[in-house]
Amino acid sequence: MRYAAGHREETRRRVVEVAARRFRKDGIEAAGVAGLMADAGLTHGGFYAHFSSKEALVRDAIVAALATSRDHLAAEAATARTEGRDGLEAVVTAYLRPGHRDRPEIGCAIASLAAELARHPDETREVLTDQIRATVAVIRAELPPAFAASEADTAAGAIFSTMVGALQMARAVTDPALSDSFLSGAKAAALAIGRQPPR
Amino acid sequence: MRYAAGHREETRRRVVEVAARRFRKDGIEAAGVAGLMADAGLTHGGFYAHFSSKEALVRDAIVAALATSRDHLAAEAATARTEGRDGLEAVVTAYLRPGHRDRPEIGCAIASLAAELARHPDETREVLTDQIRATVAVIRAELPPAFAASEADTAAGAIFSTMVGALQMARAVTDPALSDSFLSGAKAAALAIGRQPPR
DNA sequence: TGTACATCAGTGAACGCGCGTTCACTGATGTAC
DNA sequence: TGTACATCAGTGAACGCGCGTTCACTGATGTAC
Repeated sequence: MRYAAGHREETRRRVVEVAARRFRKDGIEAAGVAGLMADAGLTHGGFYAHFSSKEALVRDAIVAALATSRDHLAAEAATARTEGRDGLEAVVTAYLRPGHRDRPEIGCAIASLAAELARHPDETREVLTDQIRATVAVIRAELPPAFAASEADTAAGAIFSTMVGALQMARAVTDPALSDSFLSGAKAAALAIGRQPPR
Repeated sequence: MRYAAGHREETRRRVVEVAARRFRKDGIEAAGVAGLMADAGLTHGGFYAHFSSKEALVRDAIVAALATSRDHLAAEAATARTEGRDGLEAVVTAYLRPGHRDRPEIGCAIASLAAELARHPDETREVLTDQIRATVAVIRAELPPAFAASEADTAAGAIFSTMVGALQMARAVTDPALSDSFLSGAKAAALAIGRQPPR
């Protein structure tokens, strides 16, 4: 069958989309190529016409997943600012909301996959490094001007660390009250870090 | 061959020890039963004489790994206190030191495995929940008395979240300077959180 | 206008391999007679 | 003291299964003549 122009690109895009969800939901190792292709409505044989390896798909999926959730975060901040609310508080609240904890498949890929990706090849970790920098930059943009440039990077990194760690803890734990307390505790801590530079 | 009394228990202990290392180093899914047994100097067939399933070993390995690293943290704090130094600072410094980042196989299993364990059965997550509570309690014990009881739990949880997130980020990233800045940024932030309760 | 052929996204069988788990067996030692 | 047997930690072949990857093939459409 011959296909409409852009069909191939659309298929590839769909596979990346499926992978970005499944990797976050089940982990990269647990999401097999055949299953991903089936989810995209295809058979597994065609995979290598689109990607040179599963690892190449992993890199594309990281970029796709993180671009989306970072844009979401930036949009939350922008909306808050136009409404006269604090941009940082909007980011932190959005990241640490129970809905994010409960839906990893559409959430932050760094929280779901950082530990697993730390064991992947350098080429993949470099892609992840860029994404982490870009995500930290979104937080940094919401810090008050009292922060000097270098302080702002470090503080934004610490805020992001706090949010990532808390989200994982909130997901790992079986006690709902404990889970909630990780989210609310991290929210207060993240805002305190962002309020002003250390004396 | 007949074996000395306690031989069986010693073998089991060795397998748990090997698993605690390999799970932290390679991830649980990537560490197979046959490989673990080979590392322990055995063949894979005997595994089920010691454990009812790989998942049962996972639970034992979580407990073993976290008991060790928690004791290490508590000992650092105790030493610091007897020397007139701040216990919290000792804990945070020990956790966020580059040596911990660089040797996940003997480090905190929560940082290495929390995201993966969040996808495991409830029985395993309950074991992990207990371990997380116990680890947070070590941090909480080093907070100043200005913290009320409930505040102390939440603050200790936030400090732990910050450290876990930062350690993972420091491990994931390929740029050494960025990696170091996650560690030092989280250290400053964790100490700030622990300095006094929010107003 | 009609036929032959090129294109190419997608198909599905097959590759070697490692997974978790089961099970009949081994063989050195301790115990019973 | 010597022989027969029970014990049991550990062995290794085998189970069905899914993994990532390769490859000869399909078949609907567009193009060339």
